[in-house]
Amino acid sequence: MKKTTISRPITATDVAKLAGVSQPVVSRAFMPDTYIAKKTREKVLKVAKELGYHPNMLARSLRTSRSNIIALAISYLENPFYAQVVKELSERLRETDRHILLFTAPDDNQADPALTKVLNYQVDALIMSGTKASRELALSFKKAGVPIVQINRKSDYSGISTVRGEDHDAGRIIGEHLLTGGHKHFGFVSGISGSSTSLSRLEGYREYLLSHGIEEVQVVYGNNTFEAAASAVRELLSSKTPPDAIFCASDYMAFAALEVAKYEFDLSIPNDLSVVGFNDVPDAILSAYDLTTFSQPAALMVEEAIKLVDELIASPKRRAQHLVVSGELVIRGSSRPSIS
Amino acid sequence: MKKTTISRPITATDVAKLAGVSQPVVSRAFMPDTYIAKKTREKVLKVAKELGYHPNMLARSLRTSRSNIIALAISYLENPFYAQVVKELSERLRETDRHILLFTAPDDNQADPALTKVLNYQVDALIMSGTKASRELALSFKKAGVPIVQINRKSDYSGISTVRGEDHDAGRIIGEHLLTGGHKHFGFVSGISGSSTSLSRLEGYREYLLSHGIEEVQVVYGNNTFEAAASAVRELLSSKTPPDAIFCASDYMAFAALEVAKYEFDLSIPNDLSVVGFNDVPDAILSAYDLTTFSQPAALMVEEAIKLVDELIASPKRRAQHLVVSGELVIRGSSRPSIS
DNA sequence: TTGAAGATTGAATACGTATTCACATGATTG
DNA sequence: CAATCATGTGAATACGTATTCAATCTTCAA
Repeated sequence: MKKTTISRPITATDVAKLAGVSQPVVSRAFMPDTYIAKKTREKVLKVAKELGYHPNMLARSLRTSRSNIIALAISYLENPFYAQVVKELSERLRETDRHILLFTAPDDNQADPALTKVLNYQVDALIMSGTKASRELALSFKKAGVPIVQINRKSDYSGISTVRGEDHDAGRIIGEHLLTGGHKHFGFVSGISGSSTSLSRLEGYREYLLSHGIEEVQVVYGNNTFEAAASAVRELLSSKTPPDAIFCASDYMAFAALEVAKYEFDLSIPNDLSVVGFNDVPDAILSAYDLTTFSQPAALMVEEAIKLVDELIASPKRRAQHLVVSGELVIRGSSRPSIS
Repeated sequence: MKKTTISRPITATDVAKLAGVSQPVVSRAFMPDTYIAKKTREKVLKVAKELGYHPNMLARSLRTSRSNIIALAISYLENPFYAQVVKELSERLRETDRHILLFTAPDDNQADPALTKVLNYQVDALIMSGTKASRELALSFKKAGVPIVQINRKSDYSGISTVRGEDHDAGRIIGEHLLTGGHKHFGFVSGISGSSTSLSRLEGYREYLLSHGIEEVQVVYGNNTFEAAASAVRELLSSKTPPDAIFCASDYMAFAALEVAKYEFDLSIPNDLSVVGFNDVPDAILSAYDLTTFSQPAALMVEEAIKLVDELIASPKRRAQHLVVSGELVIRGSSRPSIS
């Protein structure tokens, strides 16, 4: 039987000894742009490879106070949009050899209290998506000089940069699409109460409709979960004057709306009811849904967020920036076409 | 205009000075089960709170060679089953104040080459789901004494523990369900070629059918992506003798199958074609899919995986274990009921 | 041939913590 | 009351690296 011997990890000193140099030289062999003879570096790297040595990141981080770790706080992972954000972020960061320390948050307002401790990991930045920083968190990060970037959420505090879709405009555009489709009664399925994206979208939607004589928009809360959205839509459709047009703040909730409308209320889509979503997740194109939705490219938002993070890491004194990534309305079969 | 002063982080020595004790005492105040007077601990913690001090995890990890970080390598994040695995894992680990260092892998066989470097982060363990460890990875982790646990994948190498569903049995059960439903021609949509779960499921399926006189199962590869699965199903349904029963190795691919069958081939489900999936993801119950599927509880698998990880961290010499989490066939409307 | 500048290296040190060890204090026992 | 013991504390040190800084070695122009 083979014994599993757990060997002490190889250190730079081990490599140095075998290569006949000093430990600092080994260190330099692994750092770019540093004084070391080409010959020496090759020799060191060769020995390092033989021994299976890789620099201990913890020690390196302790010394440089830079960890190459980005904290990511995310919620609604069951929502494909956020799953995509995680995936894109991970892949993009890998290109620069950085990694994600993951924190899941229950919802928008409940950013994991454990996040306060994240600074102890010397993370280079914090990216949040689907959730927002608390005042306390914002302050402690500002104090530590570690940037926070929120994706798809507005910021309540100064010093936090954001990358968002054009929520307000999108709400307006969707209002226009639905109004010109000849609808009379309008509903809105919001995410969790207080979600900044939902609020902006509702604002644009409402303003447009109001300026065209529609005073009432029935608002319910789907909390970005399937179950809650389904029950919110049930409520909408059971009201005295049920809407014939529903705008849902996310595709995920729109799927729930379609499910309830079609199979519980026996409504014909889009004849009896138009449903519009938000995000244009991959599933939205499926024939089962065929969902009209406002596209919001996760990949692009992630890319911008990383650029922002890099700038802020490079010059921490720069003030917070707010980027808006534009999208477009993708009209499919779940909404009545405009009457032209 | 307020200046943003980036203050040097508070260290244990700062706290010690202000509390009138030595640095080690501060350290002890934050460690349980250690010699320190109750009175002293309280005083130190009070001062620490005032200063906003939290122990530097990197320094701690360097000293203790334990990081409280678990590496997670995952693929197919767009598949809700794996998204759920991530979420559950994150939440469970938080209970013991541990966090996830995230690595995304393209697919089963392409475990991120960057994973080799993960040992440099002194992670306490590596959990893999939807992807497998390469030989090299397995060896280096064994050498370092860091456990690897694979969720939903068989292991090719010794020393790697696994938590899996009862894939072989499930394949058999699904074969039985479809055969007693009166089907004649059988198809199978596999994940990526070489996926151990797909192979086991196919084996059980095939064995059962063979023992009941069915010799041919048409196998195609959906690679666990929606697009590839759709095109694989197109291939199946265009063959000379198209199957009237298709077993897909994941719900996600089964959704693609339904989409193609219903909207491209105009098939009536389940009259013309039965489709069975695997996992019982939340969406499977939706009326649009109403998918018959083998349930595989992600939460339970994650729980077992964490137990395994904890055992292996506690006694690293213990040999690899292999757990099987049982599931059950959930019969819904996408498959013909058995003829009794 | 001689400096002087530049290239390359190693010794020493700091990052912030946990832990060993020796010591001091008071409590407990005979 | 002396001897033991458990408890509590601080000085010193190690974890593995990156970075001064001074020292050595090359190179090349004058």
